[in-house]
Amino acid sequence: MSKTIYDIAKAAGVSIATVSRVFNDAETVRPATRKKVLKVADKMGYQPHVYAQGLARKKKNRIMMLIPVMSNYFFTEILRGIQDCLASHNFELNIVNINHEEAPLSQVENVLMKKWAEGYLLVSLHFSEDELKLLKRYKTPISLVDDCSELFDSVSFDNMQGAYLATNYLIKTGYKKIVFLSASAESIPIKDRLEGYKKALKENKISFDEKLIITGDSMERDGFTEKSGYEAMLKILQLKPLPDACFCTSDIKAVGAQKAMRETGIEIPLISFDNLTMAEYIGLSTVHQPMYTMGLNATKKLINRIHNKGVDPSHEIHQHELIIRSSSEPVLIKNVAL
Amino acid sequence: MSKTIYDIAKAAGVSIATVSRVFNDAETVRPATRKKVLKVADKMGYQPHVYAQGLARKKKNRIMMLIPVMSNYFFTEILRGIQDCLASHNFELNIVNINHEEAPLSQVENVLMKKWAEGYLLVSLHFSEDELKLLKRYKTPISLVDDCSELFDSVSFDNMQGAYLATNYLIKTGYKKIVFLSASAESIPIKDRLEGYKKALKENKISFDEKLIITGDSMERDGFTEKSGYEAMLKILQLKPLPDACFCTSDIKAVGAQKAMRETGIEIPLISFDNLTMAEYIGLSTVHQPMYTMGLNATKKLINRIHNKGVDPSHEIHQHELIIRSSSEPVLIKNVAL
DNA sequence: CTGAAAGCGCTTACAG
DNA sequence: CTGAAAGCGCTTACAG
Repeated sequence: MSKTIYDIAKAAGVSIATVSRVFNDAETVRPATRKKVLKVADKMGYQPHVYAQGLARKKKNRIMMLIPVMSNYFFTEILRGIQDCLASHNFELNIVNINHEEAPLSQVENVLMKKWAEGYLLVSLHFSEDELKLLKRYKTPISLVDDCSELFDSVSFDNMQGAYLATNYLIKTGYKKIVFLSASAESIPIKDRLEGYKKALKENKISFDEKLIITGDSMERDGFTEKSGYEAMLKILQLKPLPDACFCTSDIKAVGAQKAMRETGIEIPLISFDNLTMAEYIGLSTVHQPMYTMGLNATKKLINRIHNKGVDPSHEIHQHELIIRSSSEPVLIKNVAL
Repeated sequence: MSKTIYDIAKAAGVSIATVSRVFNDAETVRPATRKKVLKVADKMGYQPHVYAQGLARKKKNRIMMLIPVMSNYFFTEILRGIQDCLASHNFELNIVNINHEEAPLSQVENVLMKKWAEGYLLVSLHFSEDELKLLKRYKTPISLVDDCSELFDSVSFDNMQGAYLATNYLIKTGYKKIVFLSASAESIPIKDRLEGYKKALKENKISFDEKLIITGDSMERDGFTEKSGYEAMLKILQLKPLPDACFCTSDIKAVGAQKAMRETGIEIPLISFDNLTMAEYIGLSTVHQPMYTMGLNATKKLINRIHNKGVDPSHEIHQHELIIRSSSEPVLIKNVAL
């Protein structure tokens, strides 16, 4: 059916080695020979078989991105960063989806085992050190994006710091009773953000109140959904006395939370987390995460490691930036504005 | 380094053919032999090399999804559908990103040429019939998602009908001067939706007015961005006389448009297109697109074709469903509600 | 600058 | 039920 290197070699009157050299433009092939081969190959519509290539040389010029659906909302930005980095190197990208609900670790192991790629980008996959140690056994280059460990190159956020910033801002604005609109308590980012929230309270001598940690009932995607935010805010607005303000653990949850406020007609100032593109348009005060840069830098690290396996893992932790828009304004002002 | 079938064969005291059979559990291997091989393989951490497998058998049990970044907002839903379908079949999925800005056709051709997969899902890639004919030459199973052609299996929406529904609803509600908040005029979905808009006008004996087609200046992602929607609505609200209502060509654009309305304090009823999850939470009246079902059904068709290449292409065109929420309510009522 | 040949790690008729 | 061997389509020392 489809042409092989033998067909081209025969048609061009050279050996298969020469055809191979033309396509890998590695060693020097005489310009005339090269031209002839290229012409024939083009006419016959020849394209090297990637599987055969991968088997014969022992590299595949391919990196793989493993990502849980959960982090979909970051996806584009991270992907843009990765692709911009890859564009200048000779690598192709494959994306594999990790189902967050069923044993993500073994799914990752399954991918690594198959040796599809020369390097792997693990995005928003939060494994314990013990689990990561298991992955280390595959002795393959891995870069962590949105997660951090001593064991691998990583580019992450300081979730704790981000939550601290937001909470502290609310306190400094004058609010005392600040509710923490949470997601799954098992989620690593949630744990870190809760830390930051507590730290801000402590620094400002406000005692921590367990009852101000509120979660929605929906736990799909670890609770990082509009629905879960909506449910949680409904609960919050029934609290007596009403909290002064809300730190909401994601923009997407804030979208749900805002619906709850609109429906009940009760509003409290809110700061959320992520700064999705849309946040600007719905006036969300939020903690910015530089997804694009993270994707870019993690890929750089990965490619470095592919070319130079020996070096120690390096880490990059981005500090968050607080972006204040209308959602955190005092309710009084909001009402006047309307 | 890593174990091959030879290592396992030697350690288990069998031939490589037997090991291969155990892993493909095709022909009957004696249970005792199988058990022995499996035990050894497990202990040695053996995993077949996918490239070698792909080369040796002539199939790869792999399908590939080609998608432009542009359609990011549909991504999760479509992907869910695809994965739910794939789960029951023995196929793996790869995702390849098509850069919408630079010669998408040749990017697709590059992928097809490499014969990475047994079938390809082309999502939201709108090629002309002539271009598709070029793809036909690769003689490989292809399913079109969110696009339609006689040449390939396809699952698409009736964009025309959707726009008609929305526009007609606005007219029946009593609005006459309805603005069409557009995106890139080159975009196929935009062309179809404009058709539907015109059809509704015509049926209701309202003359079409070129000046009511408004586009933002940002043309990134063909203008399907919050920013572009914001810019367009700003222009719309300066129109004299002010239009009665707006048909907005996407939810994400509507997010931007709503910001413009909030900022200027001028509001007009609006219906958009897509029904992203978030639409429910920001009260968007919109035309629902069943992304999940489309992903699922397109994948089914693709797998059918892989197993049975001869059959004629089949097509599925989903009708849209209009979902009415608050954004299309008369402004008077909205103001009262506040 | 170019060719012959071995090898990459598997699968699969063909025998037995 | 199992093995020997050819073949999948390429790359890459090794010669020349």
